[in-house]
This record gives sequence, C-alpha cells and structure tokens, in this order.
Amino acid sequence: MAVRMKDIAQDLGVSLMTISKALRNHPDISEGTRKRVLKRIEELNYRPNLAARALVTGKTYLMGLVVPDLVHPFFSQIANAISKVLREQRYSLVITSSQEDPELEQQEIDQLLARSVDCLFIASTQTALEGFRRIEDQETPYILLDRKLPGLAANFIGVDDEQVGFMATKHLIEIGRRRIAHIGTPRVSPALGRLAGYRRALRQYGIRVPAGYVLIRPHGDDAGDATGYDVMKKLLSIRPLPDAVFCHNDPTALGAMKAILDTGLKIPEDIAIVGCGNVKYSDCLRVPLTTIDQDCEAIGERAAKLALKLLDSKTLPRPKTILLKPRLVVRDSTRR
Amino acid sequence: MAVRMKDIAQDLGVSLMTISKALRNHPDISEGTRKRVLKRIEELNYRPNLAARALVTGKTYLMGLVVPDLVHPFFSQIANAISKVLREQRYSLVITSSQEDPELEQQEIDQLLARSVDCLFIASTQTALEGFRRIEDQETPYILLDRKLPGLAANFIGVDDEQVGFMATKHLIEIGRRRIAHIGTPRVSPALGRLAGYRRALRQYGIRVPAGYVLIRPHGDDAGDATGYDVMKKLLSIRPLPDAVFCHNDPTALGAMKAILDTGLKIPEDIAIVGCGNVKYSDCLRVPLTTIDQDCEAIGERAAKLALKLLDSKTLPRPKTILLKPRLVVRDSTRR
DNA sequence: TTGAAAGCGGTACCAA
DNA sequence: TTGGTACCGCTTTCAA
Repeated sequence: MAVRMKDIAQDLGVSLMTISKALRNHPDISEGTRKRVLKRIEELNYRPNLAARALVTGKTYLMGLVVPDLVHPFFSQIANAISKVLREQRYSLVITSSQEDPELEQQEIDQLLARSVDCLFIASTQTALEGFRRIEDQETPYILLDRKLPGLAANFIGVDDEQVGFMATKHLIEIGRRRIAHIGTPRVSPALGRLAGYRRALRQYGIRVPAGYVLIRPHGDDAGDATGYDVMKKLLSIRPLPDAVFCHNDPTALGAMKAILDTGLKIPEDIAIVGCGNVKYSDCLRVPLTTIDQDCEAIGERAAKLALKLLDSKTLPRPKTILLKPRLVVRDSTRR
Repeated sequence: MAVRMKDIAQDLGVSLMTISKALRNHPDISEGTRKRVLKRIEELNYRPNLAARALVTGKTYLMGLVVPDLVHPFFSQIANAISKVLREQRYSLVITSSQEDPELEQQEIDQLLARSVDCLFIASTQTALEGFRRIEDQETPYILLDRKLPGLAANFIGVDDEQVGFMATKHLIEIGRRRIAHIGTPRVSPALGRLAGYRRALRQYGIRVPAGYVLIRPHGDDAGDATGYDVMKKLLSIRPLPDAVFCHNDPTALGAMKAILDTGLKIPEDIAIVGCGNVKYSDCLRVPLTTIDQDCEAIGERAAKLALKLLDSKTLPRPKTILLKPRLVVRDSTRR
C-alpha cells in the first residue's frame, strides 16, 4: 500500500540512506542523485511515515490543544489561529474539548502525552496542579491559554483580567449607571480577575451595591447562555433592580439579555449589559453587545509562536507570561 | 524522561514481554503477575508510546478532520460531536481548517495521510477527484461530511439538500411571499442542491422570479457574513425589491439581515429571511432567524460511529450514504 | 506462563 | 558522496 523509502531505493537501485538524505536536503548528496530521487518521490507520491520518524527523532510534529468548549467561538478562534501558524511549519494540531470537566481534561492531557506531542496548549478547567507536574515530568513544554492557575509557574498567554473587569465596570459607571450587578462563574482565573476588577471600579467611584448583586453562575462556559439566562432571572427578582450587568463572558451576557428581554424590559434603557470576549457575530445580536475584546486571534498566534520558540531552544527557558491589552467595544447594549 | 516498558521490566525483574502482555490483557499471563505489573504501571504513571505501537500495528488511533472553517459553529459542532464519540474508544482527532482553499485542503489531507491516520473526515471544498484517489491508494477509509462530490463514490453523511431548499422556499411561499430571492455560493454541493430545491418549489407553485433574484456570493463559508452583506446590498438595488430571501447558510443570512436592517427596511415585514444550519445562538440575533436545522450533532455522531465500524470490518465495505432529515425552525425572521 | 528474536519505517553515526 | 549498522519503543511469532 503506502510507498516506503525501501521501495524507492530498490526502484532506483540506490541505498535507502541515499533516499533518506536526499529527502532531508542533507548536504552530502550529489545534485544529480538528489534530483533523480526527488523526481521519483514526486512521481510515486511518497510521504515519509511520520510515526517512524518520530520514534527515532523524538519529534512528532504534533501539538495538542485542550479547550473547555470547542463550540465557544472564543476557543475555536484561538484554535484556528494556532493552526494557521503551526501549519506553516508542518505541525499538526490535535484539538480536544474537556467540556469544562477537570477529570476529562486530565484524561485528554494524558492521551496527548502518550502521543508524545511536542507541545501542549491548555485552556485549563483544572484547579489542582498535580496534572501539570505530570506534564513537566515528561519535559513536554506547555502553554496555558486564557486561564492561569495560582501557584503554577507556567507559560501563559491571555489578558489582564482585573483590567478587563475594571474597564467594563468603569464604562457602565461612565454612562451613568450606579446599580451595577455582576454575573461570574466559579474557580477559573479570568472570572475571578474580572470580579476583582469590578470591585475595584466600584470602590474607586465610591459606589456600593447590595450583596445580592454579585451572582456566580454554576460551572464553566459549556452552557454559558443557558445558565446566564437562569441566573439573570434570579437577578431580576431582586429589588431595587440593577440598571446594569457586567457578565464575565459573552455567552453568559447573551443568556442574560434574553432573560431581560423576555421579561419585557429594555436594553439598554432599563438595564445595560457588558460582556467579555467580543465573540464573532456579537454585533448581530438582538441588541448588539458591548464587550471587552480579548483579541483571541492574537492569543492563538502568540501562543503558537511561543511554542515554536520553546522547541527551538534546547533548554527549557523559564516560563513567560504574555498579557494582551483588552479593548472596550461599545455597541447598543450600553448606548443611551 | 518518559518511562518505557523496558524500565518497568527491569524494575520488576521480569521480561519486557511480560509487561507488554499484562498491559494488553493478554490471556497467557498469571493473575498475580498481571496485578503486580499493573500496579507498578499505575505508580510510575506509565503510558505506552503510541508512535511506537502504531509503527508495528499500523493503527495510530488517530483520525483526521478537515473542515472549511473551524470557527463556523456548524463545523465546530460537528467536530465536537465526532470528538465525543471517538474519545470513548481512545481515538484522538487532528482537526484542521482548509479556509475554503482546495489547495490547502489537499496539503492538509496529505499531511494527515503521512501521519497514517486511521480514518479521515472531510467537509471538502474540492471539486477535483484526484486528491481522493490518493486517499484511496493508501487504503485509508474516509467519510465526506455535508458536501459530496459528483462522481465520487464515497461514504457521505449530510442532509438532502434539495429537500432543504424546497422546504425553505415552500415556507416562504406559504407565508404569502412571491418575490423570493436566493443567495447561494458556487461549487459546493449543498449550495447547488439547495438552489435546485428553491427552483423546484417556485416551479411547483407556479411562481416566476426575475433572473437577477438568484445571486451567487463569492467563495465559501469562511466569510459568509461579510460576503452575504455585500451581495444583499446588490440585491437591494433591484426593482421590484424581493419580499423574501432564502440564503444557502446561516452566516450568509446573518450578513444579509444586517444589510437589510442597515437600509432601514424591516424583517420580516419588508423582507423575510430563511437561513440554513440552525447554528448555535441563531435565536439570539437581532431578528431571530428562521432556518433549516441539519442536526450537525447527529452528522458528527453518525460519522464517528461509521468510522469505527469501517475500521472494524477487515474489507472496506462499499460506500454508505446517510441522509439526515432536515427540519424547519420558524423564528421571527419569517413571522408575520 | 514466560521470554528471545525479528522487525515496523525511519534516522544517526561512522566506515568505505 | 555513498552505504552499513544499530536502534527508537513497541508487538508479533515462536520457542522454552
């Protein structure tokens, strides 16, 4: 079935080594032979078996990406951006989704390690560090995306989430809102950072809100819109009603908006909304959504480039943190 | 660094073979030895090197998925569904995007073949058959998703697109529209099928529309919303203005809706819109979008199951076509 | 029930 | 410039 180096060697009456060297542009092969070999390779549509090559070189030209939810455009955009950069260097990317389940995530990581990927990208839903130790044991470089873990010195690419929360809340204050609520989610660092930023903005402007104004929706992103909807419903039963809600991400904001509109209230007249992520299509929504752009394209691109750099240097350099600048995108959901 | 079978064998003072067999539950190993081996494997967190295993068994436990646009929820939902099924059988999935570029697609396929994936899933942007012959040469099973190629006898999973087009157009007729336009895209089978269905519905109801009512937006899905917008703008300059537009997919419909609203016209009062795909979040849009659901979850799931079945049977069974039932989802964009 | 040898398809290293 | 040999980590086959 598949053509092997041996076949070509026999076919051409040279040794297997000649083929191997010609293929990789080894310097010590004559121009004539190389041409002849390459021509035959082309004709027979030969492709070296990467598994065999990996076995001896230790490089698989395979990287792994683990995201909490592949359908969330934030992550699929990151995946896409990473892919684009890696493709140019002939790397392939195994993409898996953990469905926001730490245990599943760990399984996937183990599976990828068994495959000896050259590098791992992880938007982790984990809180324990143990799994990462295992990655380090294998000396596989890895890069955390979007979410970081306290106490873990690892490569990280994301935004300054405290800044994100501050920016969003400040914007709401500046358009005159005072009863600003927040919908967050537990555990993951971006949500925690954004909550902290929200708090700082309120404090800085001397605004106090009822304790019930901070709600934490269950779990992670996987069903952000559905749980965002439910939590917003709860928020709508509180008096005084908030006049603004800052949501920790766009899908949650989407669900919240739906809940508000369902009740017959108006956005932004009655309640203004800010999301996070500037997910694709968020300007096509029922009410176009004001959001904090995290430039996910850039996150993916920078991550991929960092990965390639890590593989270049023989010794593992010490972990690098890249923080991208968040950017406020104002749309109708906060427009007067 | 990584623990190998040899290490465990030495550690336990048995032969490498004992480990290998214990690991795979080979019958001829004593219960005691097996237990002892498995325990140590657990402790050392040993994972067999899949590349090495692949080299000898010829099975990589790796499959490949090529889609035109990973950020398009239609495809990321399919990817997710495939992943879920495969994960249970310990397969990994390499996911790549062709960006609607046939040449890039071919490169990606070649790369995946070099990796000797066990099976390929392709939502192809190709029109030539040559690339598929190459897959067949390697005897790698493959499954076409969503888009099929005329003249290629291959496994296919998707919907009956002619039916989709018919259904959508019939719905517009039934709500009283007569000046029904269509925005399609060239080359790919779903778009062609839907156009045919559109034509049949008009014919069946004795409706004639100006030739200019059928517009083909450039290229594929990658920027459906942007090109949908542009093409709709053109459509809006035609007189008499259409009172309905059937778009070949949701992103295109999104762009078209934006163009209509920008002009100050109302949806559905002035122009009703139907899309295709029932992409996630399409009920949260400016005007919730009537669409034809293709059940992409099911496409992915069926595809993955078929793949596993193909790998089970020793001889390549003859190509199978699975057509899922399309389903009309009525929302505000066609509501009176 | 256990183990030794051969080999999967390549590459590294060294000899001719 | 070319080619032989060992070996990457594992499985298959067969002998002990």
